[in-house]
Amino acid sequence: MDIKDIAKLAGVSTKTVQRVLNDSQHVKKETREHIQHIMSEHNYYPNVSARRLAKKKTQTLGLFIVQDPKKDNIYADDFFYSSVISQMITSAGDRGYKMLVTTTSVEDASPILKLYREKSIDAGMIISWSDIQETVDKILDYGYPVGVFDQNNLPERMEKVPVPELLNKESAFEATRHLISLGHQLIGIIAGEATNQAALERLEGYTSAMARAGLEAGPYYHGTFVEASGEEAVRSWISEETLPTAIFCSNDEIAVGALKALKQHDISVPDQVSLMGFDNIKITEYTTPTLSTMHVPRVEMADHLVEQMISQAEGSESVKKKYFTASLIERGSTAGPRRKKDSSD
Amino acid sequence: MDIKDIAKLAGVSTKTVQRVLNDSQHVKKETREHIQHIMSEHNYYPNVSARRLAKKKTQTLGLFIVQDPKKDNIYADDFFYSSVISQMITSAGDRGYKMLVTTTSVEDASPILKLYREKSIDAGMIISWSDIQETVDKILDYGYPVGVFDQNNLPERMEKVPVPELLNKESAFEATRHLISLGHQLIGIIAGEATNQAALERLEGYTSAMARAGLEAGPYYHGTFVEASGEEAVRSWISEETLPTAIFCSNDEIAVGALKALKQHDISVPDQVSLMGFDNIKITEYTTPTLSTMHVPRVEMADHLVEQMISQAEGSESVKKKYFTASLIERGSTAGPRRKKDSSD
DNA sequence: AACTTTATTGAAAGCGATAACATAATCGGC
DNA sequence: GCCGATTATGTTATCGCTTTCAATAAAGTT
Repeated sequence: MDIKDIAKLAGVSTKTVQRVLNDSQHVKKETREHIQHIMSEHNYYPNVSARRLAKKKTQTLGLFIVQDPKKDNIYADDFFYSSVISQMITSAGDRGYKMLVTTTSVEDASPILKLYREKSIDAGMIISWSDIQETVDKILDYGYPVGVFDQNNLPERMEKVPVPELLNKESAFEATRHLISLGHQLIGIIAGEATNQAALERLEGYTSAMARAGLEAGPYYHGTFVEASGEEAVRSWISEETLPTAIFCSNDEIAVGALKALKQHDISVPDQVSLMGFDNIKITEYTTPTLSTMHVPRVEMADHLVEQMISQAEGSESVKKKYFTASLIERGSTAGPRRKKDSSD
Repeated sequence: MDIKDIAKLAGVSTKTVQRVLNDSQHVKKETREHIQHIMSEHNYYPNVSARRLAKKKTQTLGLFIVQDPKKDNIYADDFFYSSVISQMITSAGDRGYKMLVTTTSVEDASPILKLYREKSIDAGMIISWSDIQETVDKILDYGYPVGVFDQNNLPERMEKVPVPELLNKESAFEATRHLISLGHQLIGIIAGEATNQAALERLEGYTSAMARAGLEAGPYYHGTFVEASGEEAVRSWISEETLPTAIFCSNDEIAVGALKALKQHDISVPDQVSLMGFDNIKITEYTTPTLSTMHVPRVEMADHLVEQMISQAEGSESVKKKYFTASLIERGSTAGPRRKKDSSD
């Protein structure tokens, strides 16, 4: 049952049938209705492959989830990106686009390029924990549209690559300001990797908030965005006896690690130490105490990226930059300094 | 740059080029290499849409994530299914299949059927929290291959629909046995919805383990697979003074709820009450104490389903049933009864 | 009523692969 | 050195939709 059959049955040309399919003008109302009737009666659906071939458009976006060699699973147990991914799929669907999802490794960009070249997708988006500048460059060299959802910024050729941007500095400022407003004076920070732009910006935000409040910067720990860093930071501060009364953790995983280490040393959160996270991943609601954090509007960011990619797929050249800000979520891990005195110090 | 251009450049017919593309026999080594050389030099990739049209196969699977009307997000923050989904994508990719992922509502099956009818996919899989018998039936009526990943069993026409099955009864037996072996005698169960086959089977497993050990069944709470049920169960038992020394929670979410309620009443886990979950979702590692649970091999189950669907897509009619068993994971929420006596009773 | 417009419809040539069928070249075996 | 059996290669129709260009019908103008 193809378009010709329908045309024959309706006593019109295929062109006319095609006109009603594409909901276009220039078809008499009666003709349209007649054809529509026949189509639904015979349960006709146009063949997508044929249409794609003729139109040279796929109405499909590619989503490339880059496997981090250091993690064994992909986004499976990642609390941040899973909601991003699900939103992207929904956003694309809402706009009439299909989403082809693939998992790939960082080293080999060829499976990604293949999808573009064999015309399986009109545009693609990369979600990654690692540096993918090289892959992005290759895609751009071929002239295909690509966007990135990543918290590590891509410094080069950004003007062509949509990347929803979080105002890390402003958001970290706000997080720190919250701790300050609770009355803390000695506030430390556990920062993420120095190669990561977001980590640096969050550090800046902290620094400027402290400066603005006339406070001296507290102890600083240079770690990475993982639990272990939080644990290490706390342990080293305890052994050096420089543990502050409040800690701004550059992301929630670090905060979870810090919380673990504090518990092990029987230091109460938030009574003795307040903990502030960043990202608002799901587990922050399950720890004891629950973690105060900065909510990153990742759903909105994902939606915006999809929108950008579709408009590029449809020919637009411009990239509309949009900036997002994280919002404060107060939970159980932050309070004023030294509410109780259970132990020494 | 299409197959004709390559053929012309290589001085052969398109058929010959097509032969080397499809890696087929009957091509002289020199010819093959010559053609391959030209292809890579000109960066040629066969157009997938054209191939699909001609072959009438898409080499693509559909993944339908059915939105639960009761939950606001899709699989985003679902700890169980996110790893299933990611594994499915990877498994399909490993077998040379693409994965088209869509989110849909339960009420309207038409977007799913559309994908089949317009020939966007060869086979599909449904992930759902709700009952989807109707949708599955419709798909089967049209004769398309469909598989399901769901913990609610589908009683009808199962012989045609691959569904990786967990041996719930056996696994629940094992969970209960674990509590018994720790020395507990008074063991309660918080069960999931009675309409859910998995919930019933887990209940059976519990019952038979108790019987086998010569123990009387403990208090029973009929709830649903959500945190709130765990909380309610514990509260009602406390007020009735029937709180057992160990509780088998039919899934981890219930266990998390139970843990919350116990904490609120200052009842120590596992010192006063042991808690056993089921599923092994990620948060079980983040609660205090961490939750003992039964690990459901969902990654293996997902892989098996994908394998089944691909073989159906390629013409196989038979459904190979495979059964999976959950395995015990001991964490911090289970211990022998009454190790300490902190409070009364 | 003759003449523009404008709205509807159609014929046929692609789009870029696949595949059935036919044909030419090569290779042993005796 | 001839013949059947393989092995290589080519011709061409087809998959089902889109699209350019042209043609016809209906409606509006003065």
